[in-house]
Amino acid sequence: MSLADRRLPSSATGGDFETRATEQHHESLRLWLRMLTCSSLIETHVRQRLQSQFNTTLPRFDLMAQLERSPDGLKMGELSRRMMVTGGNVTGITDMLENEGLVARGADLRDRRALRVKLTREGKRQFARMAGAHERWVTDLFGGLNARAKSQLGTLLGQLKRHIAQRHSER
Amino acid sequence: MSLADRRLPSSATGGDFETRATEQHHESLRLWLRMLTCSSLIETHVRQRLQSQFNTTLPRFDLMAQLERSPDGLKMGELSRRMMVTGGNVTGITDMLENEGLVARGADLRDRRALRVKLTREGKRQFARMAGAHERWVTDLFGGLNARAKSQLGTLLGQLKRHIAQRHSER
DNA sequence: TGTTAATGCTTGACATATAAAATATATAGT
DNA sequence: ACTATATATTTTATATGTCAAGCATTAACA
Repeated sequence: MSLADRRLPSSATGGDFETRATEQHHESLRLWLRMLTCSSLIETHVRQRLQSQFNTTLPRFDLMAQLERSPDGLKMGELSRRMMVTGGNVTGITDMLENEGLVARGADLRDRRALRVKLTREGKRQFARMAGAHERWVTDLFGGLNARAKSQLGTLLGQLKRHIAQRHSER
Repeated sequence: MSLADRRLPSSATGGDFETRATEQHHESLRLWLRMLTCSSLIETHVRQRLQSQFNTTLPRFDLMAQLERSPDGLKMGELSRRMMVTGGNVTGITDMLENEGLVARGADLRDRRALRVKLTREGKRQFARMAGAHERWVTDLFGGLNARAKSQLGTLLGQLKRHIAQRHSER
């Protein structure tokens, strides 16, 4: 969360990154703030429910979600890349999940520097329970868009993502 | 940052009826992940530049941006609401900016419980330098979308935002 | 082979986040 | 006025996040 340029005039309602802007000049900025608001709202919503209903957090859920798709486990670095966070962070989250018995670190046979992290049986059980609820929450939050709108939004975000990824990697 | 459910079958590209039903079912999830990726990329990009070029951070920039628009200052609670973070967090960021002489806490004349935080002269100077650069970064990142695409995206995100805000506030 | 560089992970210092408890002040209802 | 409750902020404990430094291992290559 967190962000951005508030040089745009604000609506007095508060709780919003965005505002009615007047100048054409600021269009990209306005778009960005609007997207950030949406992301933040969804993230907060999901995090609160993970906490209240499953007593867990978004990063833990995220890490487990990555592992769930990889029966052979993932290396720490892979987790880091997929979760888009730094390695040191993954170490900490993995430590906790390991203490709780939800994941396990194992040796990588090919590379003795590396570790493979896997979901334990208990971890799989717990994740399965959470995943269904999570999907319902998200589906509900996107319920304000009809099929066509969702499709359009997907296309536009895809376009944006490609451009940003390229732009970002350039430096 | 952080993320979510990657249970989407890679085989979802298939085209029969049931697969399409599943796709439909997962569409919101996919949309969410794509949006989150975009937000994360932009956020990372901006944060790195704030760090390397201005030796500051996104939350500090964000707080200053809020104040810049409010010459009379803002109460801590207002900052908290606008930045969409908890009060304790605002206390910490304000402490640092205050130590650096960029903002100042003052009494609120009407309510002795409250404080009004303002940008100092030096804070204003520093923010002005950053704001221009920030806008160029964002404009550049959104450069992959033409005017029509940007307008569409803005509309769709606006629709989404309204629905989510309502949904979210319901509980 | 032996040196050098690259890679994978952990650690440590610190900034940013939440939630919940503590403190101080305001406001409403009686 | 008196009490109860609500509001504004800080404090505390804990979880996430970054970056940079360090150790171990692997890969490249003279």
